[in-house]
Amino acid sequence: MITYGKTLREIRKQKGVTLKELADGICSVSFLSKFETDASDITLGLFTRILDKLMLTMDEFLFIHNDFQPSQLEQFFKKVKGAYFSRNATLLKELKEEELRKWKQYGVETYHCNALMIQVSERIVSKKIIDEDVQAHDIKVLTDYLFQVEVWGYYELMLYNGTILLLQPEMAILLSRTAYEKSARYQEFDKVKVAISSVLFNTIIFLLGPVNRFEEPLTYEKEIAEFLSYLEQVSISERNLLERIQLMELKGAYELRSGNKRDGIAKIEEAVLILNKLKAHQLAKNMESYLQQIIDFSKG
Amino acid sequence: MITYGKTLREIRKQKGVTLKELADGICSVSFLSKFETDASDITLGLFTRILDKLMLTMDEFLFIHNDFQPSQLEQFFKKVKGAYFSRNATLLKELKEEELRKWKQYGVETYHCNALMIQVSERIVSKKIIDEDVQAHDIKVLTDYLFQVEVWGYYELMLYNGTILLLQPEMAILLSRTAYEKSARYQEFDKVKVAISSVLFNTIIFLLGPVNRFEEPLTYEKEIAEFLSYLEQVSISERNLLERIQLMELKGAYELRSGNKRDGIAKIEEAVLILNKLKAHQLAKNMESYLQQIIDFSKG
DNA sequence: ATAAAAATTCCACTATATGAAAATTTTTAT
DNA sequence: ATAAAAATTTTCATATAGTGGAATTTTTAT
Repeated sequence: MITYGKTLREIRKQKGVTLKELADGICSVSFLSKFETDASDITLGLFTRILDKLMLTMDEFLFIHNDFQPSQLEQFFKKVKGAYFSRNATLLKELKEEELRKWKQYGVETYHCNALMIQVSERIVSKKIIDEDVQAHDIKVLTDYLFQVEVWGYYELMLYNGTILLLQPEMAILLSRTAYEKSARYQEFDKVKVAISSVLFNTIIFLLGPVNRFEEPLTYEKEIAEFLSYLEQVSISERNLLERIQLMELKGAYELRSGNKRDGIAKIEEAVLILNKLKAHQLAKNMESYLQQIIDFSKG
Repeated sequence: MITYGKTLREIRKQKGVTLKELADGICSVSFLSKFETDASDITLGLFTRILDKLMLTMDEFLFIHNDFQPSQLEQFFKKVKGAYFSRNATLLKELKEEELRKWKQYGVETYHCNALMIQVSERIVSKKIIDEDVQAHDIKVLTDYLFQVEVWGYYELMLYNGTILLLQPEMAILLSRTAYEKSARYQEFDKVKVAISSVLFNTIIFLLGPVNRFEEPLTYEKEIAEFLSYLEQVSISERNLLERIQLMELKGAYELRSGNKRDGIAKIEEAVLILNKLKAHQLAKNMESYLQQIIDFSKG
C-alpha cells in the first residue's frame, strides 16, 4: 500500500498551503485530496511539479516519508559496512541470503553482485578458506558487471569499494581507472563524489599497503602517482578538507615508500597533528596506526 | 511533455537489464515499454519500486534526468547567491520578478518569500535606500512564514540564511533558535545539516561582527555561547572538518571580543594556518580578512 | 545466414488517475 | 452562538494508466 499522500499532506499543512493553492495549475483539488488520503496514487510527472511548488526536492520528501532516514540503498551499504566492522557473520549471512533470494526471483544481476559483495566480507569475518576457483568465479561475476556498465553511479562505486581488496592489483588498477572515468559526470553530486574519492583512496592504499603481497615496495609507483593526481582533481573544492588531509597522508605514505622516509613521516605526522587540533581524535588515531604499519613493514 | 521514460531506458540499458527482468513483479512488460518510449506516464508507487530494483535512488535518477545538474531548488539558491556575489542587480531583479509572477499566479506564500529574499540582496547590491516601514513590512512577511512552519527543511533554512542580515538582533536570535530546534530531525541528511550549521555560523558572526551596530562589543555574550554549543552539537561528526575549523575561528573571535585578545588572535591564526597547510588558500584569505575586521573594530 | 532473445505494436480489457460540481466539514468573523 | 466563508471530501463521469497476450520487428549470438 502506498502512503506518500499522507506524508505530502503533513508537509503541506506545515507550510500553510491549501489544497486549492497547491493543486492550481497542476491537477484538480479533488484529486489531490484523494491522493493525500491515500485513496489514489499519483503520476510521477504531476508529483514532481507539486514538490517544486512546495520548494521541496524529491530526496528531501522521500527522506521525510522514510521517517527521516536515508534511502534504502544507502541503508543497505551502511548495514553491510556495519555488520562487517562489528564482525557479525550471522547478520552478513542473512543480508546475503536476502539478496540471493531477490536474484533468484527476478534474475537481475545487481542482486547477484550484492550477494557476492557481502560474501566477500562474510568470508573475511568468518575466516573461511575458499577454493581459489570458486573465489575467482565470484570475482569474475562482479568485474564482468562493472566492466559492462557504461556510467558508474553511486551503486557501482560502492559495490566496487566493497570488493577491491580481493582483486589482483592489475585488475584493481584497471577497474579503478574505469571507475574514475565512468563517473566523471557526477561532479555536482556530493554523495557520488565522496564515493569516487573513496575508491581512489582505497586503490592507493591497496597498491601501497602491506595488505598487498607484492615483493618490492614500489611495483606500482607510476599507477599510484596516476591515482594521486585523480584524487587531487576530484577533491578540488576547498571545502573538502577531510579529503585534503587524507591526500596529505597518502602523499606522505607514497614518499615513505619511495625511500624518502624523513619527509614522508613528517607529512603524515603533520596530518595527524591537524586532525588532533580539530579534535578529530578517532581519525587521527586511525591515521597514526596506518603510519605505524608502514613503518613496521618498511623495516621488515 | 514528460521524458522520464527515456532517461530510465538509458540507465536500464547501461546496466544490462532487460525490460522483462525489470518489469517482473512490478508491472507488465508492455506497459514499461510504453513508459520508456514516453508514451505514458507512470505512477509514483510503481516508479519507486523500479528504481529500487536498479539500485538507484530517486535523487540520483533525477540528477541524471536533469542532465547531471542539481535539483531546481538548489540551482535557485545557487543562482541568487551567484548574482549577489557578482553584484548583478539586473539578474537579481529578473529572478525576483519571476518569483513575483509565480506568487501572483498561484498565491503560494513561498514564492512571495523568495521574491522578498531576493529583494534583500537586490537592495544591498544597488544600494537603494528604502523606507523603514516598507522594509519592516517585507521582513514581517518572511518572519511570519518562518514562524508558522513547523518543520524547517532545506528551503526554510536557506531562505532564512539569505535574510538574516536584515533582522534585528533579537529577532535573529529568536529565529535562529527556532531554526535549530525545528530542523532537529534532519541529522542524517547532509545537505540540510550543512544548511543548519551555516545558519548557526551566520548567526554568531552577525551577533559578534561589526556588521551589527550594537554599541558594546558583548551585548549578546550569553546567546553567542548558546549558538556555539549548538554548532558543536551539529558538526559532531569527525568528518566535518571544515565546520570544525570554522568553529575554531568563531571561538577565537568570541574570545577576542570578550577581551582575551591574545588567545583569540592565536586561535584564528591557527585556523588560518591549518587552511593554508591544506592549500585551501581562498578560505584562509577570507578568514584572515575577517580577523582583520575584528581587530580594526576593537581598536576603533 | 540463421536462430534465439528482446523489444515493440496492437488488441481488448480492467483498474484507477483525474476533472467538475455538489455536499460536507472546518475555520473564521461577528 | 450563528452565519458566512473557506477548505475538504464525495460523487460521478471520463480519460488514461496499466494488464495480458499474440503478432511483428529489431537486436544479438553463433
